[in-house]
Amino acid sequence: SHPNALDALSQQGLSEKPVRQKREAVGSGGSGGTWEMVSAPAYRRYHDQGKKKGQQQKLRRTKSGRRGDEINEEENDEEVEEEEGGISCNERQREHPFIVTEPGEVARGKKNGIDYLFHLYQLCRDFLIQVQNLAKDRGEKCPTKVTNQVFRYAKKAGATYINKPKMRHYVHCYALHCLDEETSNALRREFKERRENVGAWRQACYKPLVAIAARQGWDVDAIFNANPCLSIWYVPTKLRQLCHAERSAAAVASSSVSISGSALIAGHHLANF
Amino acid sequence: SHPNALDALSQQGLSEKPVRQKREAVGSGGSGGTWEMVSAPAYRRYHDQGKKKGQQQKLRRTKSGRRGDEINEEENDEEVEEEEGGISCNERQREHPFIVTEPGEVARGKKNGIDYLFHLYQLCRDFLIQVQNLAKDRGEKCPTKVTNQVFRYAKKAGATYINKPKMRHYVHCYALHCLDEETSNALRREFKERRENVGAWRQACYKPLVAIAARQGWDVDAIFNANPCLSIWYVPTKLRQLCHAERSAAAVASSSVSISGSALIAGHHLANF
DNA sequence: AGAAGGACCAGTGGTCCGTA
DNA sequence: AGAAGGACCAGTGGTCCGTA
Repeated sequence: SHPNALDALSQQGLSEKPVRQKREAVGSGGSGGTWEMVSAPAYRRYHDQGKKKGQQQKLRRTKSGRRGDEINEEENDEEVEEEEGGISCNERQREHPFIVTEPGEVARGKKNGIDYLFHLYQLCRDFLIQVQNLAKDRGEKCPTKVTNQVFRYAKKAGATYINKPKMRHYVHCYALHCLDEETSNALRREFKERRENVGAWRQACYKPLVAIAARQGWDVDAIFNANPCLSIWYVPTKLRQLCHAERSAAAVASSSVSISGSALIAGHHLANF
Repeated sequence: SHPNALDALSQQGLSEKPVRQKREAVGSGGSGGTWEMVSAPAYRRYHDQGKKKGQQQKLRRTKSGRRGDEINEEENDEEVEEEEGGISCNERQREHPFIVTEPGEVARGKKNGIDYLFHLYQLCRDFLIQVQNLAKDRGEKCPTKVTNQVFRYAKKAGATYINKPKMRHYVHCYALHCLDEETSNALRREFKERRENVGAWRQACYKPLVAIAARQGWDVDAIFNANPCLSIWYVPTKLRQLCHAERSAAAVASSSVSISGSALIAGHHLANF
């Protein structure tokens, strides 16, 4: 009941393998390092099985490639669009929507699970590291966070399923996973059982995070920075705001306690968040 | 021969006092904490001598004030433009140009000295700290560097003599001052004696910095970050490039040494920078 | 209805170049 | 000529909203 934590790389049309990832056994449930060769839908695969074809990294690139100094510069070798299976696809399909899965569970049907979501954050970290190494080699300034540059790099490297709005949208869910995996797992199980949608689960992830922040002096930035997987992500605005609001409420409450002697208000604030 | 290190706050038209600075005895030569009440040209002073007038911080503001949430929000009290001395001035005068002064020396005539220049970096640090405190209070994201926001804040606080192009222009000079004051002082004396202009002195500041970087593994970013006064400034592009170029040259040279056994090439590179 | 992501936008880092 | 700084510009962080 707890196999390798897998999900479909749901790119329907084509599913490139994330390339040149230094695997690390971080994150979701089971044994690390298996996402690349995952149950990819059999439609079509990027054909570098040979593993050494030229650069081992023949990558797809968006034709728009504006500022293409990132990957390798041979802008010419367009090895795109040979029919092979059925469904030809230049028209990029969207990723399958996420559903709330419990740890280790593979999403059925045209869905993606939460382990896969969290895996994407690991991929971004790997891409960031590559961008950092490039920058260091070239003596350029070196990003410490997942910036636009990193997203651009990821896209050029073929990871078209990574994009900024998505990653930013779920950062705090990943944060909970990094900071308190127990709680994160419990929440997933609970919301799966209740058959809640992803949006509801996502919303619910804020509360335990605020509680963690409360315990650690309300400094979300410090909390993020202290965790190597999290430190590369910007603290989401909404999480920051929630922590601020709750801290203020707590301050008011505790001062009214110390003035009036009544603990009721404080209790109210803490309970009703 | 080594009095308090002073310079004219050279705003000809009006010279506001930098306000609410937590003085710290950092930086240039003599006793800290004297810049505010400095030999300000007697033309006109901002009249809050009373020290407690309302907020103790009635500040001039550029009329353009676009996004005015920074200082205090009473956008209305325009206490500008009453004639008093002679030279009325809405037309902002430029700052007097810098000349190369030795440590502790006050610039004569319509000039500013290098101690004053370095003092401006301290002021920026103070403004940054204020902006940071504001951000923390409000639960907003907190800048770690002197950003546009800080320059805007400084301007609104009346420090019209602080501006981004100027501060960025001389960052590496300040860096040398912070990292090796001995060398910095010696360079100033040398260039003063040679009657070089500021531009020449500024150029000359790069070389000893690159030498410092060489000694410390070429990581300029780490060097900046390790110094509390420097860590708030972006590493100047040109300094980064010089370090990179020199590191590459050194690498080539040393490898050619280890291959050919000749130390001449290495000697050449190091000497000719 | 719920969700993925292209694309927009205000404000950034960086510095050029018209100005004094 | 040498220098100060207004103002511009490419690319950023942030996220909305037209799309599927």
